[in-house]
Parts: sequence; C-alpha cells; structure tokens
Amino acid sequence: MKEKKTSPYHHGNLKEELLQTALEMIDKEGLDTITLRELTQRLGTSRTAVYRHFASKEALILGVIEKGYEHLNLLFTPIFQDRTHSVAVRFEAMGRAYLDFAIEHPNLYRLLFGENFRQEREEICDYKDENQATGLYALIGLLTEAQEEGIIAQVNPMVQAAMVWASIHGLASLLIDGHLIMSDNMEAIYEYSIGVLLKGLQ
Amino acid sequence: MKEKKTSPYHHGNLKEELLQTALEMIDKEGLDTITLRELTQRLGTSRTAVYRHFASKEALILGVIEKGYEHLNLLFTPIFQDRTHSVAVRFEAMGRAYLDFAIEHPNLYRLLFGENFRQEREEICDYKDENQATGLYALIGLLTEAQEEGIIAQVNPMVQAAMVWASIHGLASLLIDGHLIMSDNMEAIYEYSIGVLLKGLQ
DNA sequence: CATTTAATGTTAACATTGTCAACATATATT
DNA sequence: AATATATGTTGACAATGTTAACATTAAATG
Repeated sequence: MKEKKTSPYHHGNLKEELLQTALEMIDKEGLDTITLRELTQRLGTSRTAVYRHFASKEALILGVIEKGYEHLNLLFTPIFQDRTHSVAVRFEAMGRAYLDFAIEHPNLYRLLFGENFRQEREEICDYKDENQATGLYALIGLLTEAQEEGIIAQVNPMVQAAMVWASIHGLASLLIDGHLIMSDNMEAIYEYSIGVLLKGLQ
Repeated sequence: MKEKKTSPYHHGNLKEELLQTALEMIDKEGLDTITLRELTQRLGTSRTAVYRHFASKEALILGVIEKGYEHLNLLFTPIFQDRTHSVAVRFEAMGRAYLDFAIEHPNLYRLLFGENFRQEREEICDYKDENQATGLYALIGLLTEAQEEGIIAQVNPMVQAAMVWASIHGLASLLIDGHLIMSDNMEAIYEYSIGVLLKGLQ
C-alpha cells in the first residue's frame, strides 16, 4: 500500500511477499532452479532475511504449497458447486479445469501434486479436510450426487474418486512431463477419456 | 570378474559400474539426494573420474534412465507377448506389473516417468521406437489385438493407449507420492480401475 | 516519555556440491 | 621402444543453503 522512497530497514510485509514471489518464481522457472538468493534479491532484502520468517527453504516451499492449495480451491469450488449444471456437465468441466491448470502451470501442478514433501503435505491436507469442497472430497461429493441420480454405479465413492482422479492426474502428468508426444491429439484424448470414464463408471 | 588386491590406477569397467551404482543409489535414496562424490567414493575412485566417461552429472543420469528403460522392457515384454493368456488377462497383468514396479521402485519410477530430462528423453525414446515391445507401443499392440477380438471399441488405438496408460500412471503416481492415503484399499482401487477401463473401452 | 524487550534485517563465514584445469599414470598404437 | 590416447587424481572455484554475531526498528512496559 504505502511505499517509502528509500527502502526502510524493515520491509513491512516480507513473509507474505516471500510466499507470493516464491510462488511466481516456481510457476515460471520450476522448483529446482529457484534459489533463496535470487528470491531475496528480487525483493530487495538480504539473503538470510528468509530465516526470520521460515525455518528453512523447505519450510518456505511448504508455505507456497499451502498457498497453492488455497488458490486451487478458489478456482475449483465454483465448478463443483454450480448446481445450475448437470452432474455430467460439471464432471466434464471439472476435468477440463484441472487439466487446463496443469498445462498452464506445470511447475505449480508438480509442486502441488508431485512427490514434494509427502510427509509434511499430509499435515496440511489433514486440517483441510474440514473444508468440504477441497480436492478429493469435492470429487467424492460429485460422484455421490451422480450415484443418487443413477448415472453411475453405487460403489464406494472414495474408490471411484481415486480412480477418476488418477485418470485425469495421469493424463495431466504425462502431458506436462512430455511423455505423450501428441499435443494435437490432446483434446481428442481428453474427450475420449471422459467418455470412457462415464461409461465405465455406470 | 577379476579382483586385484591393491586397486589399480585404472578401474577397468568404471563407466558401466558408474551407471549400475548410480541406478542402485537412485533406487534407494532418490534422484535429488545422490551426489557424485558419494557415488565415486563408493566405487573407490576420485570425484572427477566421472568426467572421463560422462560430460556431466546430467549425462550420467541420462545413461541411468536409458538403462532403466531397457530393464523395464525386459520386465514387461514377456507379459505383453505371452499369447497363452487372453488379451484381458494380459491387460490386467500388465497393469499390475506396472503398478508393482512403481510401488517397489518409486524413485526409479519417477526417474523414468517423471519430469526429468524431458527434452533429452525424447531422443532416447525415439530411437527405441524400433523395438516394437517398448512402452506405449506394446500397449497399442495389445489394444489393437483387443479390437480385433471385439472386446473393445474400434477407436484410434493410440488414443486408447494414452487413456489407459494415463489411468495406471496416475494411480501409480498418486500412490507413491502419497496423495492417496488408503494403502489398504489399494488392491480394491486397482481392480475397480481395470474394470472401469475394460467396460469403458467397449 | 524513557527504557527495555522482542522482532526483523544484515554481514561474514562455512560446508557441500558440481565442475574445470593441470597433472599423473596406464593402455593402445605405431 | 616411443609416442599418443585414454583414464584417473589433485587442487581450486563458484553457487547455494545455512548459521552465528551484530544492527536496527517496532512493541511493550514502567
């Protein structure tokens, strides 16, 4: 908000800006290539200022992950909860939004859904379970709705959700990691995948 | 084969042992934590001996990736080509072997099917296309067989293969990266997934 | 308001790691 | 046997995350 001409000794909002800038840097350059020195330099502070707000680089990244999940929730929740559209339409829109995010932000996608901080991440996700709209639980809700409408078979929705998530996640991962050399076929693959899923779930 | 008591100046087979030991280290400890110093120390050579055989650490890892693909081909080809079993049985066995490998060797799995060396990897895979049994092409072959038997719909088998691979890859990735907290349900999820795929592909 | 305390930021230094240059030694070639 | 090539070693360097000691500002307390 308020900007001093000569940068003051105390930054004022460093913790939040560290998280924000780190997220942007990871988004653009990837997790492996970002460095604390470049991050702090970009904010006009010294290298070790980070350690007044985070115990380590890993702790900072973990904060970025948390921020990323919140961001994604805000992006996906409206799609899940939009009852003006049918379950099937929402299902398809959800998958498309998920894929779009992965393709537009591959580095962030890997950060949130890759191998990083497996252990610590579970803590973040655990306390997020309260938020009903988040991630897997939103999908479970949608599938439960679909079961009630008789669109899909009445199977343990958690198992169904895992299967569906895995399919879309796998497609996103293979694409952004360059294992499917057919970017032109992408739309066809996605539409076919949704079709196979909806038919297979019946 | 032949061991001198006093280690000679020339190692004799260093390049191959570098690849083999690097592969074992990555398998056990993961790609990010291995270091050239520890690798060479384990082989009794000096840190920089690597550079007589590889241009860089990345080049070495790329060699490990290549070795890993060959290993996997040897593991999967018999399953694909075993005509004593039906297509459906082979399909299910293939997925299970794929998942088992990922779970037993998560670090190797990430190395081979993750984001690493996207660009360089395509070169490796390209010249491997000649080998008909490798990776995606083996799956395409199996799906083509299934189409001929009328088990699944006659759609572009490359699209089908991408969808199927994505599903199993996604399941493997979510599991080894700790995004599915239900290891007890794993068998159920896998069997259900194969069922959904076979039904959806019809 | 004055003083003390806590929070926040800086500088210097260190260990680790990948990499290169210069040198050493063994193997291959002629 | 002499030379050239391949292979291995040592020392050094830059980059990076991290810690310790110090500096400065904001907050708390009287």
